[in-house]
Amino acid sequence: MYWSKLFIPTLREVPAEAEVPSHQLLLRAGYVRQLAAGVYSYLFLAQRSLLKITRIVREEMDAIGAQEMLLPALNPAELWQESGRWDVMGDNMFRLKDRFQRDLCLGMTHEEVMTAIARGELRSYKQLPQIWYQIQTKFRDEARPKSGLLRVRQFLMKDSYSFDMDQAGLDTAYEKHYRAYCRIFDRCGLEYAAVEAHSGAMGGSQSHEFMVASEAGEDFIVVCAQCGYSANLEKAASRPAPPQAPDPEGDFSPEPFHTPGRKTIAQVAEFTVLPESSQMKSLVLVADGKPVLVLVRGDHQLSETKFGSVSGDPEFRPAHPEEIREWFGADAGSLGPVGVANMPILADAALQGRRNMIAGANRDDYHLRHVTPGEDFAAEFHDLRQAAPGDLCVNCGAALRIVKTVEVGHIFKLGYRYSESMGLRVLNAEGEEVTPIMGSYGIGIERILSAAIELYHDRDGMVLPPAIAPFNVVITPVNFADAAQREAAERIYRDCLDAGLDALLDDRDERPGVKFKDADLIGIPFRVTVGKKLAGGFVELVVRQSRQAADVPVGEAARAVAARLAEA
RNA sequence: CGGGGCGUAGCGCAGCCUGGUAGCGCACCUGCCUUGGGCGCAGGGGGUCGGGCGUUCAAAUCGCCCCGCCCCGACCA
Repeated sequence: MYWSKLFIPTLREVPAEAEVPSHQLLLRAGYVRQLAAGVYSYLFLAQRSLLKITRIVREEMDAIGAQEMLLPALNPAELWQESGRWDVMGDNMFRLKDRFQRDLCLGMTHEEVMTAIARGELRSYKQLPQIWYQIQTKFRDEARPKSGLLRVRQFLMKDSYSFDMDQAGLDTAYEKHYRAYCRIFDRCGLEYAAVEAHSGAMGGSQSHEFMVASEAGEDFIVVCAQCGYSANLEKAASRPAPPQAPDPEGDFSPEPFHTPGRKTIAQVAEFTVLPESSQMKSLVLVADGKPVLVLVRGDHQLSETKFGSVSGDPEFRPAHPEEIREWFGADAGSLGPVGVANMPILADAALQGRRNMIAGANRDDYHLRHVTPGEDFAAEFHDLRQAAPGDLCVNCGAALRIVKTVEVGHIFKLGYRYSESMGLRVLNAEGEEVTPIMGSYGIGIERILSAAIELYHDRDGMVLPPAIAPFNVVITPVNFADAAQREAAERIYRDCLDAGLDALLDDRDERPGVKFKDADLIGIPFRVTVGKKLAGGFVELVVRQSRQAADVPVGEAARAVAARLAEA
């Protein structure tokens, strides 16, 4: 295509509203324009890139036998009421009424619609397994859209759903998706980590998230460089650093001491001249309507996800100050486990075996020293703490890293959540009605593009992986008015097309600097510069990523690009 | 939803405090010039100053209300 005919509105300056690199570059390079908070128009370049991404996704989904469909974005309320999610989704769901005042919503995901299709049509075990997918616009009324295309209210998602007769079948479908996702993200040129994830309130036994490292991300993952262990921070297991000071030896009894005005762990640590790790942190939570006292080491953080799983109520809440006063007779700054009989005590595993620690006395402005778990109070021990920098891998003992990431894909085993509630049944070989088991698998299409930009950019612009760049190569005649340059450029352009390359010819009547800057900005992996070396029969092949340039004969240019592309 | 910030030409901003002809840079159009990294010269077009109400002889500027966008937090199958 000829650049002069295209709409590629590049910006010299960064629009004020853009903060993260991918957002700035998508705007500056003329890929997208914002229409409303979290709603973007995808212009020519973005659309080309997204089409390349969806093509890769389709090929890999088709390769595991998945069948593409296209389901409605507009859904009737009844469907979501059946699964119970009409209420669960709350304000995150876009809702509307039709002219007859019927309730409708815009789909956030398509478990309901897929299950409705399945229950209407699937009758026999002979029809299973099935994997159905679609690439469809999803709508979520995010409380706070942000970071360009990373958190938006309308976006493209590839979502697939598997239906199997039994757990083994689901395991197979899950495994297929896992491998397909790896191929998809590999082909898109992303560096990513597949991490164990929390399967969420929607049930399900196993879940992996596919995460790309980025400062613009919102999720933290824990990775072990040595053995490859990786998990979402909220569920990651780890070995904490040992306490900063050894526990006092000896068989002491708890002993109160006055701590006027010392309410926080840090204040008590300063007051006692003992490290925070010598204290027990007491948290009062209400799960399933009942109070629980939770203990973690003073310098540790509770993992809300882990507590949610252990307590069986992911919707738990912190106790109100009045409740704490009623139950403990003291305020939050002076709580501890000794003498607590009116609620269960859950303690983090890091407290197991500790002796003679500091804890609140359940009396305002008093703490206890010499508190020993198991002797001075009874507690149930669980892994409740959130992994932290400095922790060691539970598998191999190497140091763990915590990395900020963007989630680009998520697979999980749904179980019977939807097939059960929505009445999907088929007959098995024995003629009995059974409920198929389901899996659900998503990929954020725009997030692949955004994550790639976050990962690969420099001061001058995007450096897109060739597979998802809107063009493979841009041909830049330094002076298009020069007949020799024009002819050579057009010849190379045609050679590229003949070689099956997506080529862009910058035929604009612009200064060379402008053309170079724009080519760098929009991130095309290769550039062929037609300029002064043409007199000797040469043009320059420049690699966007490395900026390395090589002189090639005019007649070889297209082939050279194709060869480099094949290596990439 | 809580806290903060911002809305003036397509983009980046000044002007507002202290009311009095709406400005600058880039971009855009015309001509000349130039052609290996956002070139130069000359001329030109483009504005409901986010919206409404009010105060005033007079409002981009002061007051009240509303809307939009961004950032932090809460939230996030």
